[in-house]
Amino acid sequence: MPELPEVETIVRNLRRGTDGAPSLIGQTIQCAHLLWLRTLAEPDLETFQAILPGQTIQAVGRRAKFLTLILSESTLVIHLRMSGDLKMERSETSFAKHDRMLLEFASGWRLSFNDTRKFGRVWLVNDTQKLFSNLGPEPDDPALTPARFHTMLQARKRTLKPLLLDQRFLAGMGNIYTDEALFRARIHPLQSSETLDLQDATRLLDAIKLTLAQGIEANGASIDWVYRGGDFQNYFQVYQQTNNPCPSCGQPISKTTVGQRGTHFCPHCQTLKGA
DNA sequence: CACGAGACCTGTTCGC
DNA sequence: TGCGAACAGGTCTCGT
Repeated sequence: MPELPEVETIVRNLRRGTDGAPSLIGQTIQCAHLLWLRTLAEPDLETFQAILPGQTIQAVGRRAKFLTLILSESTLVIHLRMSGDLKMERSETSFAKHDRMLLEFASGWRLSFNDTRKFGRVWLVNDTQKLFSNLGPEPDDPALTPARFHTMLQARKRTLKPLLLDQRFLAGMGNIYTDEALFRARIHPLQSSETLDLQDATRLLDAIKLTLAQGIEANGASIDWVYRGGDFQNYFQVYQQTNNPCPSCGQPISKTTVGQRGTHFCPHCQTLKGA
């Protein structure tokens, strides 16, 4: 569920500490619990539980939708996938229904990884290189200029929406922010990537950056029964707005399936170019 | 290489 | 009311 802005929000909250909870940084791990085996991708459970105790969290970061906890001697990488969430709680709190992995700290606090759908994964590695080697650029990478983005789009001949969701092409976009960014750029989700000219590519890159920045500013989106405190859902222009009037032209928003993902767009404002 | 289908999971909402 | 189907913010793997 979480996309770049939601992950970034979680990272910032863990770094800063929130309503009574201390920062994750500086916490020393006493032990780790694993309640669902498959949540741990690497290494095996015994190694995982043997290596963690005594290590201190030095930094909390993000790459694409991965969270990174830099420890004294290794790095703990977490991907929340569709339903994962991370929070600090007191150690005496009982485990919650969908807790999958927990780190107990010497301070009397604990980090819980709760993940209803069990898609989330955790890796404990010495080097994140391998894990991150196939990721595309961060949307706010200064090296990602409009010209460079245009070249990347030209180099593929792929339907735009699935391409933007492909983390090897661009890191961090998910279903919500892709629909919102395509609408903002007035580009049809089925448009083929190589048909975009430099002007289209520039508009799209701007739209992506703006949409993500707005998402972060709003602390992410909270929808369905998964609430994370953000309110970007109040700013959706097309996502989950099926049949509602387009904020720009008033025509009803359409919903279709593209690349097996629900896709929202305005058929009047986002026309298929050259078709 | 591009694309679609199927897996992995649980919970909620929709349609009859 | 009840029950199955469809769907949900992600990604991987396989087959064409």
